[in-house]
Amino acid sequence: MAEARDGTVGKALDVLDRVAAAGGPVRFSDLLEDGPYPKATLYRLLQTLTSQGMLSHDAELGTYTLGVRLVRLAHKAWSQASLAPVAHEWLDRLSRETGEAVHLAQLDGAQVLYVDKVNTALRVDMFSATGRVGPSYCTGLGKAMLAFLPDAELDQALGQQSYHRFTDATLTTPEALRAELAHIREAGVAYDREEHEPGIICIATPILSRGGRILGGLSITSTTARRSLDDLSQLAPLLLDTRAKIESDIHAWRFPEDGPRLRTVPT
Amino acid sequence: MAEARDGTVGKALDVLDRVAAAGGPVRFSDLLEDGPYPKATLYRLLQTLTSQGMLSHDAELGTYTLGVRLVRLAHKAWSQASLAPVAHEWLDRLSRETGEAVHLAQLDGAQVLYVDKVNTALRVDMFSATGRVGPSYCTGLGKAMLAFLPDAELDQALGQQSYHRFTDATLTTPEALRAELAHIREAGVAYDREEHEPGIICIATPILSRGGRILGGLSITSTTARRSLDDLSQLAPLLLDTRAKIESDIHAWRFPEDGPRLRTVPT
DNA sequence: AACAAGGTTTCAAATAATGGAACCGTTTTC
DNA sequence: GAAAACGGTTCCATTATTTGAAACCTTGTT
Repeated sequence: MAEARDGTVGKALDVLDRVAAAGGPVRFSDLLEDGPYPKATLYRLLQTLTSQGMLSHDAELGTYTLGVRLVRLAHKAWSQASLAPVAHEWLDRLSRETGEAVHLAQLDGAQVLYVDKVNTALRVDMFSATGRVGPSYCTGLGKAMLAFLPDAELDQALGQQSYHRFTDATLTTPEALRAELAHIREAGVAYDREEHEPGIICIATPILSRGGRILGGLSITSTTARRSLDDLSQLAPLLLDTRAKIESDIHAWRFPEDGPRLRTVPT
Repeated sequence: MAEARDGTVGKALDVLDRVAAAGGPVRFSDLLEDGPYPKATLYRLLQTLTSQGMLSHDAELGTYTLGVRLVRLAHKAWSQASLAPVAHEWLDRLSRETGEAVHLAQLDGAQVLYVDKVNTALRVDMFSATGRVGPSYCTGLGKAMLAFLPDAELDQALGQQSYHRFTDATLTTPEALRAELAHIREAGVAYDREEHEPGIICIATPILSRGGRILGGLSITSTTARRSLDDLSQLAPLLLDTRAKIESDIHAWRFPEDGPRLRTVPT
């Protein structure tokens, strides 16, 4: 767990992360043991966060959990993000055309953060997928995004991977990964060859801004039971076409007719 | 917009809310105008929030938007909440049994916060519903929850309603609302008689803890085109049954076999 | 009855936040 | 083309908040 560096606010957010990391209701003493904060400090941070609705405190059990204000904020974050809401319709379409699950992700530090998932066949279980994080060195989406990261950021990201060997196909060294990323940069698409989970394969591509900045990634996921890698590669044109559509929409959205920005009036 | 009272952390979170309230990318100067913070202070708050990933700053456009860290945190918040994940399967079932949309909500201050939505027929568009807030004085869920609030909290909540007349059926005074709440307390279920939106009706019930504390609310929504209010009231037993199932699961979940709490080990 | 554990409060010292003003790079105006 | 306005960033002495050791409750335990 990274130490906070941004004064009181950083510490408060760090505590928030620690509550999130606990995976369930935590007691004061749990946080006290695991964290670097003295009793009184932690106590006040928790009080502040609770009074702000970022945490909720169960007085009966004496436990803290993440608060509802986060859900409200995240809803706004998602619906106001430039990528996810704009891309949603296109994901839907791509999923219908291919009959496969389609994922949209963004880089969150060195990790992959899934921001949308569409799957025609199965029941959509969106919140459980949206917000989930995964490793970037061994997923199609992760590699696709890493491949287009500026050198400095790539170096940093590569240094933060665990390189855990999930399967026999997992790339477990920065060197192997760098070589793979070079291929991806040329090809424009990345593959997950069962590197994260046996039987799960995917084809992915990054989504870039006009300026070449990496905004996110788009992938089509399948299983070895349904498709081969070659099969998947046939979907590349569809994938890249969808990517182009999304990039074009994003640009239109970000520079709406070059007019002055509308300000919403509080009601 | 409420002023912050919790020191620096409160101010930072207030700024976060202001960015959320803007409804899209905001520039520094927009926030400066609308908010009570002096230039330098606002600048540092934004820097801190950005460096913490709670905001993201688009250097090209000079705008701020809500950051991805929020989405990550909210995912955790939702999946660790005591109500939503536990209730989800039951909502699913209730929706299948009735063929109608089923909502799960919690009170967030004086507002209704939707935390889950299930709809068999239409495509599930979950993130767009989850996290959304609505008024409590003119929705079935809102009234169901208000009706079981302790006096002190109810007084506060009633004072914070807008009492805007959305439709002819909207209750527009605290007095009318109090009378309605008394009925609801007796009946155990609340109805939305097109009070918020013409053509939209619903039947709702609160979800309570063992101790009588209000945890959330559950509703079945329909349209006047499909069902009458009498029709809806036929569904009360199913609704109350589902409520009982959820309450029972919650209790089991919150006191897992009375054993010591498991601590997750960071990997 | 004494003890321990888990929380809460106090208070002087240490630290971080504050915000007016100056600064700097662009863009607009005259 | 000079000057002023704008939008954002940095400085720094002052001020207010945060800090955390220790004392103190409250509740459950030996």
